[in-house]
Amino acid sequence: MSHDHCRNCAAPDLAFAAHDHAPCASEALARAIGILAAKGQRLTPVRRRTLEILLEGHRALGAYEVLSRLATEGFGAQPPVAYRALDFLEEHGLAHRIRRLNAFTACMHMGENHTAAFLICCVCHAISEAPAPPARAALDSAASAQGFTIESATIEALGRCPTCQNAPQLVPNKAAA
Amino acid sequence: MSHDHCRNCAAPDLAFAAHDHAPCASEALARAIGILAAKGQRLTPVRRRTLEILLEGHRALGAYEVLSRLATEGFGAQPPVAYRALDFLEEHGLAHRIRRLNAFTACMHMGENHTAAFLICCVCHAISEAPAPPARAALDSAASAQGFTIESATIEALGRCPTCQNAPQLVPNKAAA
DNA sequence: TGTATACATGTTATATTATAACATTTCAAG
DNA sequence: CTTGAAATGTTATAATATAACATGTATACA
Ligand SMILES: [Zn+2]
Ligand SMILES: [Zn+2]
Ligand SMILES: [Zn+2]
Ligand SMILES: [Zn+2]
Repeated sequence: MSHDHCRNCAAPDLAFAAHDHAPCASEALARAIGILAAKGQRLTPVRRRTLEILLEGHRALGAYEVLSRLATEGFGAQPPVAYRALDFLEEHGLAHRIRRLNAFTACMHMGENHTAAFLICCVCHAISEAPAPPARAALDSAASAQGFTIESATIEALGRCPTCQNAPQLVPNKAAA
Repeated sequence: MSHDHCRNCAAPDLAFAAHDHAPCASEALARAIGILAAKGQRLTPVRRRTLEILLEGHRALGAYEVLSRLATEGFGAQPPVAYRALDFLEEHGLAHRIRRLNAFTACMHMGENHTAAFLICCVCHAISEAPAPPARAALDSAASAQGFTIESATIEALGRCPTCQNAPQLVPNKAAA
């Protein structure tokens, strides 16, 4: 199955472009279901709902933000409920942890087994998962020059997305669909 | 003044090679003094001692680890004492925050105004500050393809350093000089 | 179908990391 | 000196994350 059956995915990444995000989310959920089924892993109600919550927008959510959503929907209200679901999603490549934000975001390239590179807008807080292979290759090369073997890489950039280039300054947390 | 008057600095980075680390530390301290003087900033006793503590080895220390060292030496014993000193050092390019570890490490290229890339050994916890420009350039290129402007980048790799390539597995925290 | 087993969820409690707010001291200018 | 800015110290609390254990649920297979 091609990744491109969702027209929104034709562009390299349009997290920063206004678009109908529903297809992004529903396609990602379908892919997640397939990926987990193939691995014999279960997408239980908490896990599924957690993924849906992350898929609501091109942004990152803190574990406690996810937790409070889950809690109001009848799931457990204690931190491990959210952390376990988030850790599971990350472990299976369906979500990523954003270290700069102590937060989590849905993966936009599920099933592609990749190093992720994130562009995080410090004004509107939108997040884009950018093509990481070139940066990862450069990092691998720097590492092997020192005899170092990379097992996992964190690549995150903070800056301004196209629509916030001229924004005056930082703004409190706000969703970006 | 050349960065190479310390023979340890001739190699691109030898955090992972056994070496006499004293010159690394004393040269770095001297450079820090010069850099701050040039900016009219003060290297007060807490700040200086904090930097010296970070310079003791090629590794990262948590804020509370630094704090307990400071406290036993007669400085304040409350978190802001350590965080303020660490934030100051980072702000002036003398230290870096390692996001993967929630920890701090002395900068190995002070005064060079750089994006840093870190190689973090998950076995012995040694940290090397690798040449980041190629990876940073790749990231800049991915960003500009989306109209995104990078203000700061985090590049960190977890893996195995040369001497831990065949180590059986993870090991508790241990200093690496 | 039953039951054993692994997996998943829920809860309590606590650990770890980080900052807000304010009082006090120290420093450098004028 | 005086004075304002910077630095330090303290109390208190916020935000993030995990350990440990009790309970429930879904499979596998006898
Ligand atoms: Zn979208
Ligand atoms: Zn991804
Ligand atoms: Zn050294
Ligand atoms: Zn550096």
